[in-house]
Formats: sequence, C-alpha cells, structure tokens
Amino acid sequence: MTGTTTPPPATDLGLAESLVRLASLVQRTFVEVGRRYDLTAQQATLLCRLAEGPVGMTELTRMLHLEKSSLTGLVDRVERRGLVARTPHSCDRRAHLVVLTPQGARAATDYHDDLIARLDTMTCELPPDDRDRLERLVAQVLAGATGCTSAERAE
Amino acid sequence: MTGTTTPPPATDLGLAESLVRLASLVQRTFVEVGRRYDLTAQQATLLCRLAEGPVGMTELTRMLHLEKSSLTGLVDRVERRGLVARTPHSCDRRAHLVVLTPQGARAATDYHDDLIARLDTMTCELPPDDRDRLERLVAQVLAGATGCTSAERAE
DNA sequence: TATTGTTATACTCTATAACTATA
DNA sequence: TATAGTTATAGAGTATAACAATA
Repeated sequence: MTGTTTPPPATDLGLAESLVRLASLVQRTFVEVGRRYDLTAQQATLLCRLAEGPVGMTELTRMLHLEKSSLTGLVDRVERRGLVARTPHSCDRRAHLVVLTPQGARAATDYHDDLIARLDTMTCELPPDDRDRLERLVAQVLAGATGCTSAERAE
Repeated sequence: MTGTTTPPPATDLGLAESLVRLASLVQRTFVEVGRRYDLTAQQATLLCRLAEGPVGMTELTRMLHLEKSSLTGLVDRVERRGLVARTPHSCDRRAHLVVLTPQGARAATDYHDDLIARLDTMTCELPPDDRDRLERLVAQVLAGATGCTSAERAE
C-alpha cells in the first residue's frame, strides 16, 4: 500500500550513517536510564547478562567482550555495592560463578524494564507494520553479523 | 513480493531488544575501527564532527553531550597528538574554535570511510529494497527521537 | 603446561566544583 | 552578572603484563 515501489529515503544520510546515529541514540539511552538506578551502562549490561542465571568469569569476558582484568574490576565494583556475589564453582576450584544478589536482581529487572520502555517509546509512532518490518530487518542484520562475520569465524 | 502481509519476525526478541543488540554491535565496530587508527571512539567522534569545519567548545559540548570539563580533556588529548588545534575566536576573546590539523583531517576521513565500509558490509546481504526500507525506518525513528522528544523540547 | 582469575600499572573518559578571563 | 573555558579532583572503564593457584 506504499504508493511507490521503493522511493529513496527523504533525508538521505545513507544506511550506515543512519545506523551510527541510531546507535549513538540508543547508547545515550543506556546511560540516561542507568543514571536513574545509579548504574553505569557497563554495570547494567553485566547485571542484565546475569539475569538468566549465574555465569563464570571467563564466559562473561566473552559475552561482554572484555579482558579478564577489566572484568575483575567491573565485578569488584558491583560486588562492593552488593549487587552480585562471587560463588565458588562446584568442580573447578580456580573458577567462580558470578550471581545476582536479590538486590541485584531487582536492579537488573528495573533497569531492563525501564530501558525497554524508553526504546519502545522511541518507536511507538511507527505503525505496527513498520515496527515489525524494522524488527525483522534489524534481526537480519544481526543474524548476518553475529553468525557469519569473518571475525567471528576466525575466533 | 513478500508473500505474507506482515508475518511476525522469526526470532522474536522484540524490537527494543533488537535495537539494544544492534547498538552494541555498532558500538563495538566504532571501537574496533578506532583501534586501527589508534583512536578511541570518543576521539574519532570528535574528529568526525570537526570534518565539516571548525566548531567552538561550547557548541561541541552540545554536539557530543559532554560537560565542558570533559571536553577540555578530550580536546587536550587529541591536540597533544597533533590532530586538532585550538584557534582564537575572531570576536570573542574568551572563546576558541577547534579545528582539524591536516593530519587530523586525514585521520577523520580514514576512520569515517573505514567505519562506513564496515557497516555497509554488515548490511550488504540485504537486498537493495530492504536496505532502503531499513534506512527509511531508522530515519523515522531518529526524526521522532531527535525532533519531538519531551527531553529535547524541555531543553 | 594450560587455564582461571587477580594484582599492578597506566591511560582514557566523565562529572562536579571551584576558578580565571572576558562579555 | 553571565558566559567561555580551564584546573583540580575523584571515580569508572579498559588494556597489558606479571603473577598465583589449580587443572
């Protein structure tokens, strides 16, 4: 029903440039929402990753794309605030699992819900069909980048 | 030509969650490309903002969403590396314009071109129609967020 | 020897508060 | 007084290198 077949975008930044701006906008939203809960974007990301269950340090470095020493510091800071705890691994005595405390779980949920609500607000003026289309297109980009990148294959 | 009218996305994360992942992916790309040129994401962003022409410090704080003292430091570091220079403002003796040096202009161009190329690669598996659609949808989200946000109106 | 994680160190990034110089 | 910008300070985030403990 969109009259023309595929008209070029009105304000033509190019797709890549548009993605840069979108990413910056979303990134700023991470930070703004984080401030409400006194969480940095990195801390919030960590908590959200732990919401599904305990994760080992090494696995976390892969999930967050951090060096292990960087993760040590990040976990230290949220542990000091009582949001996570290090628990011994059952079989490997070198390893630790990082788990959310009840307080950390609450923070993770609150942050996540708030973030999603804000992002939904950002797209709420799009008609439902367009939102679905956008989601599907983004998913395709993510599938390509996450699944088939040469960097990912090399790893 | 897309058979169904509006089928729900296959892997249904929801739109907001998809945007979170996309933003993280793009952000990581900023950092990776930056490393090639020995630039942090923030330094690269600054250089790219200056590519259109000299900008005053106060205006830069608005463009980069930084406090003025944070900007002082950021400009200091790239100035120390010879990528930008502070030049006096013609009429206001308190003010400075930040300008790219020739070396900084080269870095800005190289970084920008590399970044755009990488992001284009990320979307190059999409059919041209889908790329246009995606660009238009992202542009709509940006227009809404940049133009009509309550936060923006409040400012 | 390899892996898991921490410590030491150095830098960048950021904000708040206090300050200087100019308008 | 208000604005443009810097300085001082403190804390978060990150990486590299060296290390300890366990596998």
